Amino acid sequence: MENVALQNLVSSGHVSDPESPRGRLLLKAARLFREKGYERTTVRDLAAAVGIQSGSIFHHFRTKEDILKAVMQETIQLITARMQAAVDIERDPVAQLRALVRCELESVNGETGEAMAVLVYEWRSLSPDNRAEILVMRDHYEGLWLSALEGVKAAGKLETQPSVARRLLTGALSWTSTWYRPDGRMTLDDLTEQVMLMLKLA
Amino acid sequence: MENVALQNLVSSGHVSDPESPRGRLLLKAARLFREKGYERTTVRDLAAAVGIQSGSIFHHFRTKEDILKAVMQETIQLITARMQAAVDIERDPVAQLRALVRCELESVNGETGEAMAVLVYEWRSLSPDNRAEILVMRDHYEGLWLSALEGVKAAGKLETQPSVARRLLTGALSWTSTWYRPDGRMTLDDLTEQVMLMLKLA
DNA sequence: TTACAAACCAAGCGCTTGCTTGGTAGTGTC
DNA sequence: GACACTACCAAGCAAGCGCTTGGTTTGTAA
Repeated sequence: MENVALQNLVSSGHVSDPESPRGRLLLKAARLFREKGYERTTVRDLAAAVGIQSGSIFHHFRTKEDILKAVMQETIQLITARMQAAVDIERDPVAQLRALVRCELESVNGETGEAMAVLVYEWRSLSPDNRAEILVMRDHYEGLWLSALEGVKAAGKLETQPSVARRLLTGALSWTSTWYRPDGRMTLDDLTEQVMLMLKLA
Repeated sequence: MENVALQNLVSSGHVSDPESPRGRLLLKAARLFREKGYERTTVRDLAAAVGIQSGSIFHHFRTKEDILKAVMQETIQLITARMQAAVDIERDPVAQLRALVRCELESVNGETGEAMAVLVYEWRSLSPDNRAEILVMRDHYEGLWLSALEGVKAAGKLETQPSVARRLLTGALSWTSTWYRPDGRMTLDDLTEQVMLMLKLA
């Protein structure tokens, strides 16, 4: 199911094939940007990670910043598609919210985790123009969250303002990447449950 | 009251006088590191911000990284003292928790906000040794949170594990610096209230 | 076999970076 | 009035940075 979503995005050209040189470079870039930060990562690091010369990078991307932008764009495309699919399955607002929490935790801590962290924490390294472009894409994603939260509020199960609740959750969930270990005792389902318990919505 | 805490720390040598060249440099450094990130901030930027030559920086600090470290150390000292004072006033666990939330929100979004953001988001730029040093200082700070949360749990008003709750709150609260505007409609008390509402502890 | 584009190499340019060096002005102390 | 100390300047070095250039290999399809 996840692969189908990915394949659709690949064949529609929104996300590059992870087998292609470009796709492989983006995967390595996400990991390095996450580990060392965008600024501390040099094009020589990137080139070494995929086994080419530093100059050859610029056959695939115009500038180093374009690599960062591409990582962010493709990540947003992927997780928005995932999120949409997750929310479409459920009808009950609380169940929708749980699905979103679970899905975002998976995005943050799963395979796309490195890229997600880059998306969240490296936006300062983008030029204003590029930043604006990414923000537009994020709006759709955030829309999914807001309508779910408004549903929960309408059901009388949320006291916080939906927009504030979303922002508090954004921080709480994305921060998990700094402490949560997927290979530890706590599963992603456990973690999801803890979040819902915090909201007293379990 | 706040100034007394600051003065104590200054006279004990734990925090440098904001009037001194060193102190002024640290203030500007915190702002620049926050705005542009540590890596994107050059020693020439720092020097220009306090009106001296770039080389003169190294009369006050051995390396650029030492500046980052000092910003973090002094910030931790300051907010721990504040936090301790806030928690000492209250007896009821929920009231203690509210005080901590309020205090951390103030640290994140008030005068020390820039330095706090640096503390939270720029630790990757520290060498492993320096990182370890900062982590030790953070443990005491986190201890205050944990005992308060355990108190709330013992009172039957918290279902999440205290350690998990703290981490979720860390993310939620520190993330406010990216979206909350102290000069907007919502006051810090309002924001504190929204957080407590999210936890259904208002 | 030829044609051609995609993928890459080897070399290095121009610039910025953190940091060093040797020296100077101002201030307080005995 | 000699000494010491803090705070700074002016100049620049060595290393590393993003990126360019001209040319070579490799895969594909006519």
